[in-house]
Amino acid sequence: MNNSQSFKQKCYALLKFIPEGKVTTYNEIARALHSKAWRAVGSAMASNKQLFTVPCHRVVRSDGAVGQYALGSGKKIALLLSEGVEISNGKINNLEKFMHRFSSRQVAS
DNA sequence: GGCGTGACCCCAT
DNA sequence: TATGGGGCCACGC
Repeated sequence: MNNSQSFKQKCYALLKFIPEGKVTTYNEIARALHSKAWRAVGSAMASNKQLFTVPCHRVVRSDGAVGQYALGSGKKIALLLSEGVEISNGKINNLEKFMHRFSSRQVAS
């Protein structure tokens, strides 16, 4: 089993499933892993050095705010706008519209 | 082996 | 509608 992978390692795997123009929330990722470790998810992103391998910029807060980013929140917004995500005042419009939901198969138990 | 930190979330005021 | 406080988990030292 891939249980040998750390929690954050699983988070990176899930991020790769997010298509362009779509976003997800930290809470959604934690829920996909059947855990409440939203905190750990954020820590995992902060520890993520593979910005080009893991689209961590597609992860936003449940409130709709883009949240933080290794290169700065401003850079994160620019990337999302470039992918077609509508953002105003640093917050996503119609979060549910761009919200991406994970499937059971994508969830590594 | 234990404690503090953090790219958070939710509820109450 | 905006702001504050408390709580949760995994990881590093």
